[in-house]
Amino acid sequence: MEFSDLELERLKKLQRLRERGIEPYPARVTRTHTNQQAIDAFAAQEAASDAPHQAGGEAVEAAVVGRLVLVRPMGKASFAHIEDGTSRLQIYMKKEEVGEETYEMFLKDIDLGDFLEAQGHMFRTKTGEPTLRITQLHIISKAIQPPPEKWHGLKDVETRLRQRYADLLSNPETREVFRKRAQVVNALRRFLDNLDFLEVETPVLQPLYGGAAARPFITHHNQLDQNLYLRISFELYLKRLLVGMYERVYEIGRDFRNEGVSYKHNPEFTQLEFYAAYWDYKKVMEVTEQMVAYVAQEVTGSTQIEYDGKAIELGGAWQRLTMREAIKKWAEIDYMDYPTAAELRAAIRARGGHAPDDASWGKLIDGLMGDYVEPQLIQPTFLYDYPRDISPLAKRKPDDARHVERFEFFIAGMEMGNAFSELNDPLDQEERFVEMNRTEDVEAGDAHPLDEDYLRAMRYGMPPNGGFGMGVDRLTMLLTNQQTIREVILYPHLRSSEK
RNA sequence: GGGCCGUUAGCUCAAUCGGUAGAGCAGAGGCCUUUUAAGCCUUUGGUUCAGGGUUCGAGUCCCUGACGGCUCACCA
Repeated sequence: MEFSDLELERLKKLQRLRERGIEPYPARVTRTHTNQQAIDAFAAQEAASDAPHQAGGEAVEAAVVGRLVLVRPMGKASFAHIEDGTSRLQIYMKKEEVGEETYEMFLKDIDLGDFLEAQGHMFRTKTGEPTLRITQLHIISKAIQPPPEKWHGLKDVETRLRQRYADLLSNPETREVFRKRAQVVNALRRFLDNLDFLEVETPVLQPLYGGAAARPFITHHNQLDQNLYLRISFELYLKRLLVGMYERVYEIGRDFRNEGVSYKHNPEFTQLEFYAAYWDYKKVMEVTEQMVAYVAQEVTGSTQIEYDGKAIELGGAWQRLTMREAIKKWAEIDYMDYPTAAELRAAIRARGGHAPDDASWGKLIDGLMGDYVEPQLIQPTFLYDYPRDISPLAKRKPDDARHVERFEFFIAGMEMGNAFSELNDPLDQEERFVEMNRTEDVEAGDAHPLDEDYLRAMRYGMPPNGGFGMGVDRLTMLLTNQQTIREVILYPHLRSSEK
């Protein structure tokens, strides 16, 4: 990489520092307080005594570190702000107090973006800002590349995503999003752990893929000379564990789907799945409501959030609609009046809707749901009782051959998760797999391999259970008010810019 | 993958009808001892994404490509 003029200027400064015997990248630093601790300690000291600490020698003494983010030199004295992982802190230095050499170094050889160590005593400026009046200043890391604009930050979306470090260092809002993301994951764990779930890890590299309808990424193990797939879901591995007598298991991890990228799709994304023996989908609905409300409360301090300008209440009982009711309401079609794909397709087209030639009955219904219903579901809503032919892992409704005990839930017009009373009848399951392989278009890559080991596991006996899957990225979008998934993924997928 | 839009200084953005490519911040030099995006004076910095074309003349119009944004499709 070549150096720009601005970088060459900084390299000259680096050279000057070294010529004066100053190491710009020392191995060790002195730090007695984080910036926030220095501010808090000073405030506590002020609160405890009546005497104002106007540069008094007895005020809090601190050695702090951080990146230089703003500078205001004023002749023989200067103000600056340094920022560490906790806060910004103003520092103040007088030439006569830090010494001529240090003061010259600060003015001539230190730049915005450099990391500094500063020592001194706290005081409050006449405008009231807690400030460290320093007597010592050291450079602890020289930045060669200048930081983005100090006021506007880094705006260019492509640069922000390709150089996430630059985004993070210049945009505190970005840092906040990913702090909250960590809190979301922590809160989910806490919630499930409190319900006696066991957290487990299952293979990312799978010899067969399944548990969802998506095309996989394919990779290869060299020594075994075996093709492997990056998992598209955890479902089949987690349910095997119920056969193994764990009653409640969950996993939070990465799924990989070789599909299109959009504001709510990234090729790799974080999924939560849990399975609980002896629960059914109604019980899972209740737990879902509680879990999402709990996470919202923990992360944002409220169950009421604002997303994309809309107020959304995540607490309490959510709206519940069957798929059939919802489609009747918004698409004005009762799909039970059209029991074949051909009839339903004609009805949709008569209404001016979109209905692909090769779509099955269930897929047409799913399409109606996506086109007419999903955008309407701003407040949290359970849609339940899905068509059987698009739900090969869900248990049939006892008195209804065309529907299964499945729900998806939607918030802010976005599908957030999917759950069912899991199918635990091994013979029914085998039929579904075979049927799916017969009806799905092999050419389109929709056909899924038949997982015989999973069927064998089921034959040992699987307890009735309720299962659940949710996109953690999407939940994070919701709780951080981000309108695209790439704003809640640190390194989202982008096309390579290599030439 | 389709459609539409975009890409100008390190960063944030201008540039009328096709007529000398600008500003702020950052940088450099100078002044300034309580500032708050400090201020004041001077000043450097451009293959206008790349490559073709039209034209006396292209940041601007046309074509191709790269990358990005939005959107549609895809995503049981």
